[in-house]
Amino acid sequence: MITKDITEAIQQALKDLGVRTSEAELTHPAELSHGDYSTNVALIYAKELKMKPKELAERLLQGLTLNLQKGQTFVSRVEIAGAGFINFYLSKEFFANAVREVGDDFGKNKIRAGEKIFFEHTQPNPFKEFHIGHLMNNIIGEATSRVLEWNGAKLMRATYHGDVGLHVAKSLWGLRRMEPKMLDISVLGRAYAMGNEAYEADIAAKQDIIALNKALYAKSDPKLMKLYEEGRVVSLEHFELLYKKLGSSFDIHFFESEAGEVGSKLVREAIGSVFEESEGAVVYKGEQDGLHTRVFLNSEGLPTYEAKEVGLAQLKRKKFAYDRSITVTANEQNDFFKVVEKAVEKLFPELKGKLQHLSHGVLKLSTGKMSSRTGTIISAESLIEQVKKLVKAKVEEPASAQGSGLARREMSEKEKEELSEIVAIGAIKYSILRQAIGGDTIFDFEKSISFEGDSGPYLQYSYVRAKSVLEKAKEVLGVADVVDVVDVGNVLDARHLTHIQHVQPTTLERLLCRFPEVVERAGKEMEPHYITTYLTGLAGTFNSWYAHEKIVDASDPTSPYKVALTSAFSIVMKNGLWLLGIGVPTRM
RNA sequence: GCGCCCGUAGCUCAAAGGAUAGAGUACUUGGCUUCGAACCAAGGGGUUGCAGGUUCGAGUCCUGCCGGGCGCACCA
Repeated sequence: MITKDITEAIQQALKDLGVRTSEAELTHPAELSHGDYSTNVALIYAKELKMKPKELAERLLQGLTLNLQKGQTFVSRVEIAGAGFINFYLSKEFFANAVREVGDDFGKNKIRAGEKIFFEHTQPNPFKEFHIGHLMNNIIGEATSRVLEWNGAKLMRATYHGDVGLHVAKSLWGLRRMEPKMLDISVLGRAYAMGNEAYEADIAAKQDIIALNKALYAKSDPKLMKLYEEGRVVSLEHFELLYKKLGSSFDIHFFESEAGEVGSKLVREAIGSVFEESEGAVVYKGEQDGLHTRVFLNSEGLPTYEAKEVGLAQLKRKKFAYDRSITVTANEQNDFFKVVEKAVEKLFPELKGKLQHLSHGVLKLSTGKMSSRTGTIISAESLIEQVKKLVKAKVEEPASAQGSGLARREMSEKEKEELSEIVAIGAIKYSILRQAIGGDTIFDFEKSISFEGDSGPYLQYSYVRAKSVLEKAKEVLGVADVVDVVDVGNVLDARHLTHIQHVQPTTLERLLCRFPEVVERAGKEMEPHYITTYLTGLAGTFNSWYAHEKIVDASDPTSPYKVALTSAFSIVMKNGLWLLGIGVPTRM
């Protein structure tokens, strides 16, 4: 490992100068012109050795150069810069070897090998709309879980559906009023809106709905249960279609109905130990942990979301002996989860330290907060459709309006349709995954969905372009399979060594090598946006390089190497986009 | 009121205590007879909310203030 070699060389050099604790930090400088690796040890240890940082750096440099030569590493140059940083530049040979390593599994690591994770995300409620908040959760959840898997973890993916509760009673109340001939997702949405409105405005209706809710939990009314089952199935089928469209799948589906039953029992049994009765309800006093009190069973004796979460914890631990259980939700539930996790840990002490709440920001419209009350709620499906329409218009632009209409003009209507969906979903996913998950995403229909620059389509386009170049290379260079035949090492061996020495490694190679580290960091911090940021920088580098280099050229002896670089780029881009859950088109 | 989170370019966001705080967008220009122009190149744009402190070094850590978001008993 190159980092190990360099770090050890630094540590040895420090030791030789009499430094006792030789911790050596080796990082990539933010600025690529400052080299491939950098260490700040001269700044850190200057005080201890009573030297100026630059003076220490000079002394270290001498030792370092010797140590590195001994180890036959691929460092071409070591320099002192700035306040006393020591910068390392890797050689052409190093990159040539590294690029050869790029394959389908490039980016995977074993940091979390053996770790079993229960990973829950996407908690939509049957009878209600799958709105853009659920969409955001699903996109973040899917990307994060893929990243964790590439870090070696074994995952059990779960979704959790709120199939009982007041919201369902509201919908059923609405359905009884509407008496629709046929149930579909839009009817359910309207029924909920009707019930919700009545609940707020009409006291008699409110009481009806509360009674319905109770009957629902008790399963006491066969006719009601029939309507309920029908609506539940319609909702769940709709969710499945969306999951398929979004490319996310689950190993297990949990339901609040089952979690509620299990949770009620557990909470009731623990009254007096973990929970206590208060004002007719059963609560957990969070004040003992510096938190606040929450209701687990309401005064009707029904389980609240809290008790359901207790039941869910039980269902999960029975299902899978996990090392860690991660639940992804929006950050408005942060304090809720703090209290519930404490209560769950008291009930099941062996879960202590294993429960983790991963929270993200909310999806906001530029016009204001999404709200079902003001009617500004937007379903995931309608958002996808709206963006898809914009993409389709772009796809159907006449060739003359664009520099490259040819590939797309030849597309059938079906291909255009499929392409529009891949690009639209990619654009939406990108706009959410481009930033740290904790922050809110501002969604502006007019501006936010841009297909240029910092966007999903930019990455997809770069990939398609690279693939197109590779196709050309097959024809012109007479290569059957570019990836197999173009052997970077052989190409380099065939050239004069003096020539190699004059060729500087390009930014493209330097960035390509960093992909595995990026995946590792994204996994450690559970932040997929590191991958997004990296891919965007990489695509920019590739596009710029592309604009300045003729890649496929039979008369150019370095052409195969450039083709190999292009191939490596396309693989990294494909792998990175897969981790984000963004599809790659073949043409666009 | 209490708790948690957040204030970075006009806008949307990056930045592992490090070097000249970076991208995209918008604006102004230039570039398709060429491997795909959903692209590339160039330019201006900043007291990182304010005030102290810690550190060789602070957008990042600590304290106080200002501004915003979320949560705080029978919704999920």
